[in-house]
Amino acid sequence: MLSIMCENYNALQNHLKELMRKNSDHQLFNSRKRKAESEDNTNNIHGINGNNTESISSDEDSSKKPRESTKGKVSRVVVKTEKSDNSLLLKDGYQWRKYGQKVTRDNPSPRAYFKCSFAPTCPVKKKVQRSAEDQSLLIATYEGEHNHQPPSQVEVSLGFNRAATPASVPPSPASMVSPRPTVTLDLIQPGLANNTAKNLVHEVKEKPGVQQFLVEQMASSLTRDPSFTAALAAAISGRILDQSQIEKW
DNA sequence: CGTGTTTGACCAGCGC
DNA sequence: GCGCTGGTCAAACACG
Repeated sequence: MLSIMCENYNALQNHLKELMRKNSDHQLFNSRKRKAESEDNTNNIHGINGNNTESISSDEDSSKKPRESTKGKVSRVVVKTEKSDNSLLLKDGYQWRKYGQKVTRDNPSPRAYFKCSFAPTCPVKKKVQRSAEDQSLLIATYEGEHNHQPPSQVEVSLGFNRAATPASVPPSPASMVSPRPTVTLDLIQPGLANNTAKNLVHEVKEKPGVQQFLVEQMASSLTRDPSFTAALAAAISGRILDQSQIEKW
């Protein structure tokens, strides 16, 4: 799994570099702030390969915008869906209540507004809109952080842990056929160079001790990321419903 | 009847 | 000040 993750990381980083280079010229024409914001959305869409994948990215630009910095952490999740699926519903492990829908200027697809309804005091909101470039891509923007456990984690803590931990389950051919989305991780992080990832792959293959250490390090860093835990919750909630696959595991 | 969704109206921020 | 735009509200509606 680590090897696959590192390979995917390399591919995504190269793709992102290429697209960022292309978009840097295009963004010179976007003088208006809202226009630039929409471009941020399209930038995050890129770098998605394969079917039924999600990409999670933390919105670092939000720290530069005073209005958004007061709202807390902002993150985006891109989900590839079936083209026949026209709904804006996104299963991410949390319970959402839709409170509005709007057609925005730069995208003919409507944008849906959701509030977290699992906890009455939870301030988290999310916006879901289809990509203007690829209608099969759903872009979810999360604002704020949950002040409660994800529903799926609550279920686990209550003893609903019959299924194995998704992170320890290798992708099976059956999961490729399943309509449930397969979650992949966008591991683009500053400071992690391209060749560093390659070295990691080599060391992991050669040294079991390094493998154990690396697994612990990655698990530690990933579980500290709320975006990752949200995606993991979505993966769990999606997989545990498919009892037939659980039996196969 | 309770809960969630839809959708037109309203409000605030921003650029000109 | 005006118009445009995104975000939110709330009444009407649908559904189990």
